[in-house]
Amino acid sequence: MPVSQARSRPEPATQPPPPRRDAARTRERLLASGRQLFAERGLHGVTSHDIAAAAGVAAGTFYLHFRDKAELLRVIATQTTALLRERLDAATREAHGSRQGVPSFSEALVDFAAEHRDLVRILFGRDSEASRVGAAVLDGLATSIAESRRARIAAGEMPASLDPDVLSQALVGLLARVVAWWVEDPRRASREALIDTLTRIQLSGTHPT
Amino acid sequence: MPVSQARSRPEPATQPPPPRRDAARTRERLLASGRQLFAERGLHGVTSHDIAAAAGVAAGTFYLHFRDKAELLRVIATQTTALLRERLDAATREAHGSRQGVPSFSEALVDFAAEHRDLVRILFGRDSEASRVGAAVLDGLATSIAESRRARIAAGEMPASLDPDVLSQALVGLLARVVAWWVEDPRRASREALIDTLTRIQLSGTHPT
Amino acid sequence: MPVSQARSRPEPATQPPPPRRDAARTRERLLASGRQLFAERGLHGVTSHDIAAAAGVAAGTFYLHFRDKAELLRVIATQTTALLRERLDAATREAHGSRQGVPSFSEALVDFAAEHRDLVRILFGRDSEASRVGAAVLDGLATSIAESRRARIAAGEMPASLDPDVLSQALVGLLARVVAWWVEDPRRASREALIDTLTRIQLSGTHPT
Amino acid sequence: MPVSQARSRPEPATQPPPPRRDAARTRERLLASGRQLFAERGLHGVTSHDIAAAAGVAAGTFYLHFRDKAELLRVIATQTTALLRERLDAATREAHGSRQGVPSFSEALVDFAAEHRDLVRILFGRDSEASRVGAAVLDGLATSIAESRRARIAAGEMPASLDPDVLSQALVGLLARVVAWWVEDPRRASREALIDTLTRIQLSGTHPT
DNA sequence: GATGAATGAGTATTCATTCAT
DNA sequence: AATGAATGAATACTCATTCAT
Repeated sequence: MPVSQARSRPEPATQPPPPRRDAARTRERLLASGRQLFAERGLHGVTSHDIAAAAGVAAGTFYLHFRDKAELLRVIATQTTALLRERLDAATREAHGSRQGVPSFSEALVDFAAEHRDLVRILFGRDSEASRVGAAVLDGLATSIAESRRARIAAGEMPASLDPDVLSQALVGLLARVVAWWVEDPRRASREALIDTLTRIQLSGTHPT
Repeated sequence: MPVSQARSRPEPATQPPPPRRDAARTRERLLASGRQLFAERGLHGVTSHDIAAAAGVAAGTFYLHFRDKAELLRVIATQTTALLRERLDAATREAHGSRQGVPSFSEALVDFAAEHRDLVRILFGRDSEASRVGAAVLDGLATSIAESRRARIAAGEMPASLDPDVLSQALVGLLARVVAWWVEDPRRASREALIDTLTRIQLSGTHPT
Repeated sequence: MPVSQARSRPEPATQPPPPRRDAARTRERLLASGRQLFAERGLHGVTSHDIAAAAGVAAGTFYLHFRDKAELLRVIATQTTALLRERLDAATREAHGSRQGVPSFSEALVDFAAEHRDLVRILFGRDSEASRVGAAVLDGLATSIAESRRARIAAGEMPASLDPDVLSQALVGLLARVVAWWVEDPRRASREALIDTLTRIQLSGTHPT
Repeated sequence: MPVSQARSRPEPATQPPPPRRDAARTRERLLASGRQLFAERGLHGVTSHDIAAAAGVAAGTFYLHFRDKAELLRVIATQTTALLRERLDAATREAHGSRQGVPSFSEALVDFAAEHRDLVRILFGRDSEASRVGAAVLDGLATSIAESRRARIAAGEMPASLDPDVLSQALVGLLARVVAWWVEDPRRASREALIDTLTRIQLSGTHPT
């Protein structure tokens, strides 16, 4: 009993003809295609036509949803950034300052990376334009690390032997690199080894012995 | 477009065709212009005409010395890489395995960065194409760090608590980031603070407490 | 109760297909937007989207009322042309051939310009496509001027010293230019000076001394 | 006895291979193609590819010689303008203020139009972009006419009955229109009739009876 | 070796127009 | 009638690379 058919009138309960004209859905498809292609080939390795084609729409449609290629990247990066910060903040908040903060942070970071490989490659990968935004995340992270460290030094909780700025850059570089390295091939290390190692390094670098 | 080069042709005993002083100088000027422009604007921000113009030669001359833009970058990166490895190896060798190795290494790295800011920006900066080569340096570095660490663990000189691969990536990311951050504006930290901090972090991360 | 403007055709009791108040209003809004935007930016400086947006309707609605952008222009130009001719004819008719014809004509022209600056800019301004229509008005004007002059020459009322075709083009060029120049900034000359000067020039050029 | 001679290779006395790589010649060909195509179809009716093709060069070559399409037009217009002014100035100068000035001026204008039909169509034709430059010529002309008239009125040589600004616009509009009309088809009037009519109109409009 | 004019494929972007809803 | 998302042809402009001189 063929169910097909249906033109002008009686629609089955299920909407079989996926509404082709759904702006939000199209935009989402473009974002998805952008995430994937940017992760694979970088901003310059991808044309707006590529993205449109991957999303299954015509070339012009791209510009109905984004001013230009850079804007698509900006949106992706901004969304990604927000998502990541949210995760990290939540992890840190839960541990509210206890020593548990570091393992939670590591765990949140690694889990984010595992779930959003493409986003990590875009953000922390090596594409100038893209990582200009990634850089902002890292800079933000570095700044907050540096500030918290300065506060602790002032409070006498920590020796002043390490320059807070240098240290924070170091941590941030370390995290980004490890995570970017890992997402290229998650078999390179187990989730646990990764979390454990990141945690130990941070503790050894940032806490007084 | 013939890509092949002389293949089975017997090469004369005499080494490469005696490079005209002029030709060598032109090539050198192109390399210098490339170093500067790539550092400033990245591979995609620079045209072959730009480089030729900066070197004071005609557009076509560029292709007399380099197959294409990518080759110029490759040559620059290779030279840079060799230079950096040489410095680092020398520093490590001098300290031959003593605990002095780490400070020497840090010092060599920082001094290299101070002398070759453009090269560091090209190698460790965030330009996809360019740092594909920079990545190779870092990968090489990471590999040798990982190997040496594995050897020490095997020899019982070090606990197996940290995954050698993760750790080596971490170190390499940390060094690259700190150095790249610093060359953007060397007033961000004094040479000494930089060396000291890098040294301490590496020691804390890599040595048993 | 519409006071339809009778022509010669007997209209059925029921007016044209009862134009929905809405449709007619939409069309009118599009015409108004078109007049304004074409006057400001020329045919090429305006998109069909611009016009629709200015009229407060969706892009597709434009094509419900006009076959394409050119048609909108054509309609505007035609209406404008008809309006202008009507005014000029009326002025000339009232003076029925008396010497008063010229001042009346000038006055009618200047007053039309004052009331319909946008239309004058579209018609006599310098936009290729648009003024192809304006050109038609002027050509028509020139033709009738040339004809009337030829008649007078034949009737011996005027010397044959001036080529009627050249003269009519001259008059038409003169009028269009002066009017277009004036509407750009009506403070450039008072209405009276304008009318007076135009009148004198026409008289001196077209009447025997 | 050919003196030529030359490089390493014996060149025939005549240079048969017309040097294909002559920048000046290419630029000239592009200008010529531009003049013709702009005159025929206006700025918007012509693509840079069209012009390049008409000049017998590749699309990219266009941009080797002109920044963009608008620049080509600007150059053409500027050259044309200069040429026209030169002719008109010369004609006026020769007659140095005598009543002969007007006929000389008319003659120069008509002869210029006869020789450079394309240029006249570009300058005085109805293409917005193009005639923005043409407009400048006319404005300049109008200004100088207005000034000279004002001087004469001040000197009591002429009645103040006609507004100098309106009058100058009128003259300029008249001349441009007549000339543009004529070049479309020079059979519309003989050179002499044209000159004669233009002269008489100007005299009647600008001189006291 | 060097020159620099020429090439032409590549790409981003616009916009008139259509059509399913 | 109206909507507005989608289309895709059109086009300006760039730039790596070639090659005759």
